[in-house]
Amino acid sequence: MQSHPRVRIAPSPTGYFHVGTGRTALFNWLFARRHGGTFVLRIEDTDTARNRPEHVEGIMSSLRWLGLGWDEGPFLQSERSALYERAIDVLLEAEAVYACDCSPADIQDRARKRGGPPGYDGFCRDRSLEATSGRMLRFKTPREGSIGFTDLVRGNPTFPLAAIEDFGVRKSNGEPLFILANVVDDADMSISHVIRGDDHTSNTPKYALLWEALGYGELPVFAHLPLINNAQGKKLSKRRDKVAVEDFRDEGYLAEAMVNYLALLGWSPGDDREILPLEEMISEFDLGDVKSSPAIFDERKLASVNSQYLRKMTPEEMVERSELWLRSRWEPLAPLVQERVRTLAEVYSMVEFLYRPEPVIDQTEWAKALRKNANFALVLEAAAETLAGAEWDVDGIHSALSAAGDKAGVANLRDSQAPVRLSVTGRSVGPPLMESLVLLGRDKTLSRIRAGLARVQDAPVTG
RNA sequence: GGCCCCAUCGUCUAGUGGCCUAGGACACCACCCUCUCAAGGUGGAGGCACGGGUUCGAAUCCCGUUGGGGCUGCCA
Repeated sequence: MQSHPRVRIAPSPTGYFHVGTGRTALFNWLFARRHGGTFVLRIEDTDTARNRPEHVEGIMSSLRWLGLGWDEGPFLQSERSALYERAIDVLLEAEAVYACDCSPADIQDRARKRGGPPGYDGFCRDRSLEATSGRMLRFKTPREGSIGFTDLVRGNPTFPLAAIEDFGVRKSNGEPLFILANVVDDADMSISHVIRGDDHTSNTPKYALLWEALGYGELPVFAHLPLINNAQGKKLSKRRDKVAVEDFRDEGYLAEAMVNYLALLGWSPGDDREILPLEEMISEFDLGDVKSSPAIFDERKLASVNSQYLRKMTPEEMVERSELWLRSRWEPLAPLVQERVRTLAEVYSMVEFLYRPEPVIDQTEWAKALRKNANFALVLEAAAETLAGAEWDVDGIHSALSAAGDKAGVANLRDSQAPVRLSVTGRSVGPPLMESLVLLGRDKTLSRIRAGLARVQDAPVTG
């Protein structure tokens, strides 16, 4: 191993920071620290249709929260297109790639007709199409032979080339595809060890092919980390599972506990120690000790680790850390709250809904609102629907609520707000609703609205 | 379908041919401590997926089976 390895974390800005990405970042960071290496942050935002610049800030803040500082970057792939274009020229020149004008539908049709496996069949490989805009570029994968690479955790896998189709390297709109930008950047940034999730193992032969075609010389060393799965054994997904590290932060987990727990997923110091100070992790971390079988994310264990960190604090630290957290929860609402209170004691009732798992419903106000508003349930129903698809900011929620009011036949926004406010905060008064909901989050808002709905249906007020 | 990978208590793991009657942690159960609850202590239940080899000896090595996962996108 060279003396000063260079590693990178290369997330794509998708709107949240996946715990799996966090674990990958941690292992990269640990490896770099252990060996006096350099940890590079690179944002893989080549898909302009999908990525948003503001999400880059989210990635950085999660990384900072975890304490995983980077030495270089962030480098944005969206700002490095010249590099990829140059690489494309090299590939074109060497005739390692060719233009293709097949639509996804064409490819699918042909696959179905020949009854074979899905995927690209090399239709344009020998058509010598000109590489004009509007045509994607594919790599001419050798039809026979095999290709392998060094992998510190999985041994040295070898892949038969025949199973690898002619994969795309550039989109028809001229944007580079992930695999191309990934390889070019790793070479440009002199990455020596590619430490990433196991979901990339199958991409690595393509990586190696491109690397070679571009004449980059010796391949980096790889380390494909076992995936982190949910309780069903499937890869953690945003839809089904809680996967965003910012969610754990918001729920009161400590960064150091999170890091400690994540380190234990796929790695262990080789004995029975589980609560490990960062320094010990750094001095003992070894990619060779990383397991190759996937792990299941167990929040109960995380909570247990967290509680151990909590108990170890001095009372002063405990107060300090709790206050920081308590404060961060309602801070964004502060300007709105201060206009509505006469004493500090009143602050509590204004923000309490943010801290409770479920709101405490003010019975009197609830009954009153129900009596006054014949469309109470209709509003809730409509709101649950429109809010589910709303952009989660003040404007988005505002229009969703208006739309809900229209649907429920309620004339003005104020009347359609009451049922929602009562269901979500339990009270009829409080800080402005949109801002409150933004802070509470979509999931909790929706589940509280549904609970409110159930409440109306269970006990309708008669008079 | 094709290619690749994985397989120790429910979960995270220790184990790299004899130290294994398989160790620890979370969760679970019981008891102790105790003004409640935690914490702590003690004990308990619970695992090498299966079948063949190799070997004096296999959780550990090999093969097969089964099960699971990943990839197979003009996403990353």
